[in-house]
Amino acid sequence: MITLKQLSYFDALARTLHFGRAAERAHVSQPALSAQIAELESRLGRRLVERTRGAIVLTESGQKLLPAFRRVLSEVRAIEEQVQQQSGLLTGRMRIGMIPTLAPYLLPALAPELAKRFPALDFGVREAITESLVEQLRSGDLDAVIAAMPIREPGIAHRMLFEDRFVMAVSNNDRDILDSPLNRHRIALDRMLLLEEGHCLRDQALSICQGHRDTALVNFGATSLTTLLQMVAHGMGRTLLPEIAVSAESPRLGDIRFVPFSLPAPSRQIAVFFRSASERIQDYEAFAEIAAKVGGDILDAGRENMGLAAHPPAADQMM
Amino acid sequence: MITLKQLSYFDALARTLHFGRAAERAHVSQPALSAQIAELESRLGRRLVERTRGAIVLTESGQKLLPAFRRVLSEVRAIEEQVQQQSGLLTGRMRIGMIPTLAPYLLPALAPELAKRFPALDFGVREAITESLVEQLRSGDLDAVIAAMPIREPGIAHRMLFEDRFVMAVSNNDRDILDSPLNRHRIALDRMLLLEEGHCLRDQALSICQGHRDTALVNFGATSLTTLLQMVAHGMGRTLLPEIAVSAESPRLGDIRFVPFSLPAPSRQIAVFFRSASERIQDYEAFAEIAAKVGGDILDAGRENMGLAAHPPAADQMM
DNA sequence: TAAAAATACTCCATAGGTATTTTAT
DNA sequence: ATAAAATACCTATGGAGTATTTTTA
Repeated sequence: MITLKQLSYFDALARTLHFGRAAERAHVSQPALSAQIAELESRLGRRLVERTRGAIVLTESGQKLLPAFRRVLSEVRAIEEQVQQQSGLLTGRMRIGMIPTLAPYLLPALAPELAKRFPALDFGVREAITESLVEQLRSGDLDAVIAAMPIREPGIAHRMLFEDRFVMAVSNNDRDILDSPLNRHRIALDRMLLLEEGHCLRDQALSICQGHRDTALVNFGATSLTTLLQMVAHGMGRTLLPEIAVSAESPRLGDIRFVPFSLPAPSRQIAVFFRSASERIQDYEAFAEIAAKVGGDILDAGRENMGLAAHPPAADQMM
Repeated sequence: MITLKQLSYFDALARTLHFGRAAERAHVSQPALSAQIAELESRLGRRLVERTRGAIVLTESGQKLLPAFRRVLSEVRAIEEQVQQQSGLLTGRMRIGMIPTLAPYLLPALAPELAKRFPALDFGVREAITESLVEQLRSGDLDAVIAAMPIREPGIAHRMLFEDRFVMAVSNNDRDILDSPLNRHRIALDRMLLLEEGHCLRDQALSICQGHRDTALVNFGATSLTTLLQMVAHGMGRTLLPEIAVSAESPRLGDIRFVPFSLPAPSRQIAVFFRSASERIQDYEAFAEIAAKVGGDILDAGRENMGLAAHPPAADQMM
């Protein structure tokens, strides 16, 4: 029997008309997608795509079958949604903490998704720096915290959500930065704009960059990434920006380029943290699943726009 | 993502309301089906069946989701059918030979299926004993032969189709035969009714049975299984009957019981044979796939009626 | 000659099997 | 007590990964 995986890979292929990009979209390697398409073709006994060097083209059969495939896929998705909505899980109150360099980018997509899939959940979000969040988590003022790994505290467990790579944000007038991907090593601290103290992102940036602290514009410690980028746009320096922020921030400003790193790029690992003694671990698992999906989708969408490299299926390197 | 396999297993479970019988229907073992159902429930985050000792019962969710599941499954089946119908494979003329102890039971289901799935195929069927079929296959008068394994001829290849077990057909007055499953060994040749010489089934029956040839009713060598069963019904003896014939023959006669063997039961291996040098091997593969499915379905349906043991996923013993 | 898909290969996760235990009536 | 489902355990296949080759505009 044909499989839903084959159908969804073919759907991706039909959208992109390109094996490599379809594989990206499906979060698998190109040979894996090729193999599944080949298997599907063999099961059906017909070619579905004409392989050409330039733009791939669907065969007549492929075009004819595509709507039926999509109908099946969307029905299955509808089933899964329907079920998760009526899910009795995740009821009651949940207080969520998030770091400021994440909240403005994740929350707009996460909140509606939570509301849709857990209508019985009464959730509130508080934004603060990691140190404060951890304290509130321990004291019980917060139930879950979304922040960057690692947080090493006894009694605090976590669930990994997604990897958020950094890109370099530079002014168009900044002649020192090349257009080709940056090497992750030997990034100069010179003219680097940083957030104010307490933000984990500031520390991450410092540990990635090399040079004397006083060459960085440390005194301009900004309070938000938006501010930081305004400064970059006005030629005051450069900054390291988490990829999840790119899509949301880029429309607001004109004179900035985002330069990616060659892989493996420096990144922060975003996770959800909770008290390991809690009785609601199940709930946090469900919550984490959705947060991971929402975050991944934002990153994917951002890369689609910016033409950056794809999200790796599973990478574990830290910074 | 949920899988079509999970949906089809659940469909089987909903039909039978019994894990063991659902597994039979799906041609897998009971633990395998249990695992897939459990996986489906876990993916959806809800129980779908209430496990009780007696008749299993679908949960509310299970009942609500079942129609959606079936809709997906039937759409997928429709896709596969649609594709196979327009398949360009299997055109032209194909002359098929079949042994007489198989043709009357397989052909009524096979012919319409072939016509449906390969409308461009012009096929004809000839019925004869194995020896004659092989000769015609070698000479080119036939393209494919469906018969019992083994046929050891240079230049003749085969594709296994299905295993056809034997059952013992006895008159209700026959006091020597128990109602419990027969042991496959030490079947007496006494009072055994046989086909006339040349039929491979006669030789298979003889090799299964033990005793002096002259104690068998060898002189009454019948020309068809139908005749043989009429003789059984009239108390003239017993006979070994291939399972594929049971469903078709049993309605015609009253006073007969079919007694199965304990597993592994004696059986004949039905295969399709063709010239290995042929350029149409691909066609024979496609043909074999359909013939195997049709044969398996007949056996399954027969067992459902008779309450016999299930078709094993893959067994290779001979006789 | 370069980009893109196919191939080669290795490895691990999954699904399936058999044998057995647990459970519920 | 007994039928039925779950569990344990093992094996094998398939699907995914990386590295490489082949193909074709």
